[in-house]
Amino acid sequence: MIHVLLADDEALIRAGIASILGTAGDIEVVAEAADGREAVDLALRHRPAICLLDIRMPRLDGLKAAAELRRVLPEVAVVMLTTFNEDDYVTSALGSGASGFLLKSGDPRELIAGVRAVAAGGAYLSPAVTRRVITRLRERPLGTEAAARALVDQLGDREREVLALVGAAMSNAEIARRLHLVEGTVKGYVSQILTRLGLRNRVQAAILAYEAGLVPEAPLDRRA
Amino acid sequence: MIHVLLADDEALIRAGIASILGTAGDIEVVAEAADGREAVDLALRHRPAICLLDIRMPRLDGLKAAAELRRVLPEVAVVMLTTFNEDDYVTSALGSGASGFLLKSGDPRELIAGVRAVAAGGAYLSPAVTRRVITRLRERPLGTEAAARALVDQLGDREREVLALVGAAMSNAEIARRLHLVEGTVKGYVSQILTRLGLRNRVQAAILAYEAGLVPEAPLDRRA
DNA sequence: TGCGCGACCTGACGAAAGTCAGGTGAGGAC
DNA sequence: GTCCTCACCTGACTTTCGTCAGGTCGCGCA
Repeated sequence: MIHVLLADDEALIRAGIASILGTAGDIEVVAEAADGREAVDLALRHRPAICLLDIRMPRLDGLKAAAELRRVLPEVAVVMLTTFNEDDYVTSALGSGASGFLLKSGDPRELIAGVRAVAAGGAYLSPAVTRRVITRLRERPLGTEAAARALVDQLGDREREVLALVGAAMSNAEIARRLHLVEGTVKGYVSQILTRLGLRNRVQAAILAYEAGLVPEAPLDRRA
Repeated sequence: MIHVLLADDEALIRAGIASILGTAGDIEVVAEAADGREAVDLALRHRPAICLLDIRMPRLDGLKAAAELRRVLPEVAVVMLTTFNEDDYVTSALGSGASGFLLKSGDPRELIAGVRAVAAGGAYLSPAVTRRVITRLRERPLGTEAAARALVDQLGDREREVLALVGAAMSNAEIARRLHLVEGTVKGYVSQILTRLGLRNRVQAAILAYEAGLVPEAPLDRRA
């Protein structure tokens, strides 16, 4: 039996969802909460396998509640349940550690499929959400990072370190300061990186670092 | 009733999958193929709603068959069905126009959920696949592009054009040649772009262009 | 008509980046 | 030992960038 906690500020919606989940046979709603804070409290008490959280809720919204749950109960899987198919929500939700993202506009069977998939340790996105994700993946294939890493692995430790800072859009002087080197040294490394990887200038190097996931801090940060 | 075409080179696996799909009640396997070429031929004859394709098949593999199907029968949805959870396959499959990616190691109910989701016009990824996708999304959130575009929209046409080429890792001289300008002019634009967007150097500009999806050609191309 | 404004273009000059030719020291092969 | 290699570091020199101050043209508007 999959134990589920259900959080939504509207009692009617909670009832509807609970009823749908009840028809599955292997899913049981063990607690219902009307806001995020209550959801966290009840989760601590009941230890469900899955928490279904609405995003828009009073006191503590679903995203914050998800983050809190991940912190205090890492073994609980969180599934966001919302009306809106917004990019920002999807990303924030997954960033908060959610394992699923379901739309209320979806098919009831989707709800059950999602709960089961997540209970089995997987992750589930609503088809409509998945479709956007697929679009994104075509732009930036999964293999990209692996390919970039393969290139980066040809470098020595110091070179990789320099490359990461180049990717953070730092100047040679800044990199030198950070690494306690002289500017000339950094230039030498950059030059070596370029020839070793067959790149033409530091812009390519930066993009590569970026793709390899090497960049330590926000490269578009406008500060000094 | 959802009509499905099933393609796999092993008859036993086809039988197993057909049997699982049969238990759903609303799904019917209308044709079975032992290779990609046969799958395309049978799809043309039977016009199923969904084609379930194994990736490893003789004559025409699943990926190529998917691309072919998309070409000759755009209204048919393709779902890849495979043993391997490989980055390359996932990306190629989605690139070939597949609407789903299921693992044979998955739960049988997942198979049914996937077929239904795709038949409903959605897209479905196996939970294990979805999990990798989520990891990727955290690195590069869906909102990133929108934010980058918002910045880029502050620019004039010419500036945006220059920015795109900066993102392609071109030098000012190269950009000038491409745009039939003098190098000094390009420098002026770059400088203006930097101040207008509050960036510090062309590396940041390049990353921004990259994130905004502005980059017209592969920036890591090592040619001239 | 003349004025201001914005988008587009340019050149000179100082400041970075990139190249090249080294110079150290640690470790492995013989 | 000595020779070789490789990772690490450096400074002089050339090329490329980025800034700044300015020029042209077209357009709205008083």
